[in-house]
Amino acid sequence: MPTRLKDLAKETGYSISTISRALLGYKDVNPETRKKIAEAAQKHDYYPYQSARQLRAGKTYVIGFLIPTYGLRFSDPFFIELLTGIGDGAAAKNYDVLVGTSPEGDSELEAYKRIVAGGRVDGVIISRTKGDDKRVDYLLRTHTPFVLLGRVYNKPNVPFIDIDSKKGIRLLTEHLLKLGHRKIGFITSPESLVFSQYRNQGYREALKKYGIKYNASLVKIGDLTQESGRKLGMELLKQEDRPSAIVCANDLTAIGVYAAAHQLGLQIGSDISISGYDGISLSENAHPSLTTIQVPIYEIGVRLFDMLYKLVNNKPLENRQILLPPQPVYRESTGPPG
Amino acid sequence: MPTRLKDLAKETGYSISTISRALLGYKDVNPETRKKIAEAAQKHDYYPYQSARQLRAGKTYVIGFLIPTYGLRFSDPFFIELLTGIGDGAAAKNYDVLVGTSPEGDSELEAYKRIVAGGRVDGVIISRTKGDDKRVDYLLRTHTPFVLLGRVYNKPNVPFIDIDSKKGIRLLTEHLLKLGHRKIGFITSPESLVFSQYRNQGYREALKKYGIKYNASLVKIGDLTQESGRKLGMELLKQEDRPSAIVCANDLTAIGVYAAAHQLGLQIGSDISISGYDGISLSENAHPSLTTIQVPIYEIGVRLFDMLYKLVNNKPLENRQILLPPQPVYRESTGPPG
DNA sequence: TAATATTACAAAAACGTTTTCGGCACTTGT
DNA sequence: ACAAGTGCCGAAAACGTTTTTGTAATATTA
Repeated sequence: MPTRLKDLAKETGYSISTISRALLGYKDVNPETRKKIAEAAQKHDYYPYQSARQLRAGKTYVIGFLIPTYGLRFSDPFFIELLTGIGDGAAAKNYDVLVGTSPEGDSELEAYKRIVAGGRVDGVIISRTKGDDKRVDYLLRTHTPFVLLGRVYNKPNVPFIDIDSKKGIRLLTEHLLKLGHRKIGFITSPESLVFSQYRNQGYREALKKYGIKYNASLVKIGDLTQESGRKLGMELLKQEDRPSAIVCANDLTAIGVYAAAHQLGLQIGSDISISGYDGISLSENAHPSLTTIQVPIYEIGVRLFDMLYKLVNNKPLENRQILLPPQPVYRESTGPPG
Repeated sequence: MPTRLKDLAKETGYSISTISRALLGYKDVNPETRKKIAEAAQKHDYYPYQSARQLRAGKTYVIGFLIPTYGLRFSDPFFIELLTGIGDGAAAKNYDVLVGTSPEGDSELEAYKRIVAGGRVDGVIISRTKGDDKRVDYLLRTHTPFVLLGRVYNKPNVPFIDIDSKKGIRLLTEHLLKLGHRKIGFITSPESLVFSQYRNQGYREALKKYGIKYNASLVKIGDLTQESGRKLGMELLKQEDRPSAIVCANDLTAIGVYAAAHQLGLQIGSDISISGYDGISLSENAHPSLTTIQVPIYEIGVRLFDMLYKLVNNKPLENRQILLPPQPVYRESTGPPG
């Protein structure tokens, strides 16, 4: 039903190849002819049929992005902001974004295989990187272009964007220490994630700097969801001799801890100080507003696509590895111990 | 580099067509042959090349979903939950989801045209429907399968899922009226959106039932973002003789009003009652927890895909139009006027 | 004027898959 | 023993685009 080159050929009297070359801007076509063809294409709302274009070119003009999900009610706004950035970057270059959702685990690699080996995408963007990430191994092995949001171990040359989250968590923890906190809880993320390692280090470094011994009972491993923040926050706050501050691995976890604090009747910012990480727009409008690391999520999305675009099209990529400095934002959720 | 039928043919000694038919389960292939071929395919990690498959079949096995965005910091968790549902539904049927982001406006239709006329997708899911939605006109005209989240006017037969939001807002407003509120503000959404009309009606009906005159100065039109909720909430609450309750068009707006209330030192649930709409997970963990309409977003996403799947594959669709009853959840953010 | 260059178009091949068709080699039935 | 049927496989066409190559007709040059 939609217009194809064949139809335009019939309409204008030119051959299919001339139509195609006219529309693609080849030089050896009469300006008048080009004009007529352009008008016909306009009139009939012609858009090239992608499957054919892809088959011929060996390219899809599509990039893949798999959102890691935890359970059904998954809804980290982080990924919508990121996706918006990626999508806008892609749209500017006439690329599309194929989005998959996959629970982290064994099936995750399978999802990548399906879209990569099936030739559905020209490259992929990977987030929530693991230390020895199977996905990265696979993509390297199959020579598939990719960029990471986050780093991996022992792969010195892979392109990535990351925030220096060791420093980020260190700054937040030091901020709390400076305020006078000495018992600081930490709700971190699964050890398999690379950024967990960095964030854990940041936490330890800050404590060490202030001569405070690491206390395992103050550290909980969550899964970055609000629910996990609430649950683990509750565990920390119910301990006798509870911490006066809690550092969280992301904003969503922090909001979960808010709920726990409220439930226990604790005043956030005085009875209990809480910090997040990511700077989703929620952090700004939460009450009290959340101290966090402001990550330029949308911009990172745009830049991730731009890097991938260059890789896919063999353009030179000046900065293969980008480590952004953390931008702490100190707000109402952190204050001196009450 | 990836394995193709040609490679398997070379490896096994069979022809390309036999390989293909063996893998697709055609009956006229020797069981032993089939086994050998299956093993070779397994061994080489064969996945059919989509572009070729699509070209031959005239189908893409991809559906499109365009996320409407407002500005850069767009991050309504609603759409991630919805997308997760759609994505999981699609994955179960081996479909992929092409996601675009588009600011609402003229370019929005263009984005749809590009993916539809370009044959990038077999069908699309549309949200944030407008009364006379240009996108719907276009899809009808081009005979493209689609399903709506929301309704449109004067198109009696289009498939949709919607919540009865007239009733939803009416229930919430009546709840507030029953609690004793008489001055109830309303932050609604742009008039062009169909659900705005229904929600406005629900608000008016409830007032009428209680004999209260509609007061235009209590009604503001927002854009469903947190920021807009904060700004308009502030306007409403700064009026002399301010409302004692505010009904919001969605949860995000309500959270924005939270921020305004806090800024003015008002106690939510007593000084000012606030209700939302959608039931994103945030509403549960907000403090105080938010009275809202619990929309089963994830499940709706799954069902939307299932409907579209049937349309795309010409399977019978028993329920073309699904209007779900609203599920109010009364929580701490609403209480008697203080 | 004849040889050569330029312009403007068409023909055809290719991408990898699916599916229809035809046919060979057997087996079965009379 | 011959016709008809069955099992198994390969050949070939088709999907719509892009791109290389070919080739007339015209323009330019010696």
